Amino acid sequence: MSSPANYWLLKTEPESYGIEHLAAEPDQTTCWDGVRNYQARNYMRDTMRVGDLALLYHSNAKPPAVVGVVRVVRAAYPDHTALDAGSNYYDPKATADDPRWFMVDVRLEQPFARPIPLESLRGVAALRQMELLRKGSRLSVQPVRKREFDAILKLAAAAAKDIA
DNA sequence: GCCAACGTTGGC
DNA sequence: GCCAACGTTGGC
Repeated sequence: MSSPANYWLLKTEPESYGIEHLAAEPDQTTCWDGVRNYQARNYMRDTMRVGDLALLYHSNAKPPAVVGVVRVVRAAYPDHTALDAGSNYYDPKATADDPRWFMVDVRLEQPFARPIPLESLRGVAALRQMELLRKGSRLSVQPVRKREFDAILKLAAAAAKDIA
């Protein structure tokens, strides 16, 4: 059996690209382009593996919330938007030989029936150390502990039950 | 819109 | 290598 998967959290602004966009993609799969922070890039490039699961988080949303789970379906490869002068993510220092920025492909695994607002994550014992809840946390690609991932799935399942 | 926190840049 | 200035993130 292969070693256990890693868990992550991916941030996105729903106005530019949210879970609704991902759900509408062919095979509900997209390349996670536009990451322009070195620490986030390193996580994607060096540690993220095919099969890993990630919480999908909507920042700058009302309310900010975890909205679902995605699965990594392709390991890191060069982010071509860095080479595209017409792209918002263009980086003049990136070249084909030295791509500088990387992306992975993710597929929608599980949209939550009800988003789990940031507010309702605070105070959950299992999430006390969670990076997302740290003051000033800005990383758009964050590692998540298994117990944190599980705790949030549990909250999502409970919220879904409330609707049913 | 405010502003705290953070990352990057560039002069020295 | 230091650090001030600046730009960005993102909750509120």
